[in-house]
Amino acid sequence: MATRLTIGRAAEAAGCKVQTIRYYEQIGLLRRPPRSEGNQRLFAHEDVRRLAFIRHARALGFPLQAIRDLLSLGDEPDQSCEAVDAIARAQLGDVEERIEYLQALRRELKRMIEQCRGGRIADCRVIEVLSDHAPGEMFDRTVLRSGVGSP
Amino acid sequence: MATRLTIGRAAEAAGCKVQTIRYYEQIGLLRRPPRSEGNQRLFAHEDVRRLAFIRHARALGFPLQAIRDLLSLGDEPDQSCEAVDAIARAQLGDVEERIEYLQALRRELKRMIEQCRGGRIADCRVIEVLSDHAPGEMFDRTVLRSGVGSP
DNA sequence: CCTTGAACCTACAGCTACTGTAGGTGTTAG
DNA sequence: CTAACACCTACAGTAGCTGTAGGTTCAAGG
Repeated sequence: MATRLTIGRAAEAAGCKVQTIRYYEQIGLLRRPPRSEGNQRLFAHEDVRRLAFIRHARALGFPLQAIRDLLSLGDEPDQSCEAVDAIARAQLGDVEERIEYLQALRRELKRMIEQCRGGRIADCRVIEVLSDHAPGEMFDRTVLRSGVGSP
Repeated sequence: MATRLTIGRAAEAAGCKVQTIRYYEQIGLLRRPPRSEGNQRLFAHEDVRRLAFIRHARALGFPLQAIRDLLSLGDEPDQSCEAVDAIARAQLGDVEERIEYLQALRRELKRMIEQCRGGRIADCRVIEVLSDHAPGEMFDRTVLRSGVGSP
């Protein structure tokens, strides 16, 4: 028993890169696993589950800080799950805000593109709009910070 | 004539931070403006227009490389605006992809949150879903790279 | 003329969440 | 035994800025 995986296997199991695991360890999101005699990390099943949790949460767009909070809440199974819900709702709110922001961008971009009927750059509406059109308040906010994904 | 603005005024006029202007200069997006005797940058109206162009394009989510391309295209007013259009359409495509991705996230998050009916963390669906649910292929792609906005 | 405070200067560190590289060591199959 | 591959550390780089430290310059008031 007590099958332990090297970092490559763990990465495969959790669907992430080897370096990502080392990174999570470095920032304290994963514990430092025991090492083999030759100094190689050996991950227990529990570590891999934690890693998978992190990856799933990341895939849903949760920032690492939120995941940190979720993980520590997960360690207190008898507490109310109110705080967990709050984090998830915050994430949902964030996603919805980004969607609205991007939809506004899409409208603007479409309008701009549709107005361009080809021809010379001097007459191009795209360039013109970018040169002259003051973007509305809408675009001044920092709604869309960053995304998610594993390149 | 030839009113020239200090960096603070230019930033105000273009709606960005002073450091942002210096950054754009550093990466070669803005020319290095002439300096006063006391070594302070003096921006011409033309520089401010270029800066505003950049800010508008950023507000629409164009990455700096695309803006670089747009700017150099803008310097050739007799060329066809096909390339300009292509950049704008690429940006639109990118925005649309992000929207779809975020809408998928939203569905997942909503589902997860709705299933949670309060109670103890041990029974929390949110934690459970994150622990056990393997995210579909959909979330493995790098669709949403980064956003836009001026914090 | 002198001072004060704001605005400017350079250079560099920091943010998110990784990813990639260099240069070296461990492990395993043939 | 050796080749190939996985692993190790440490650090640099990505995008697009933002913030800080430590020092000048400038304009206005006394």
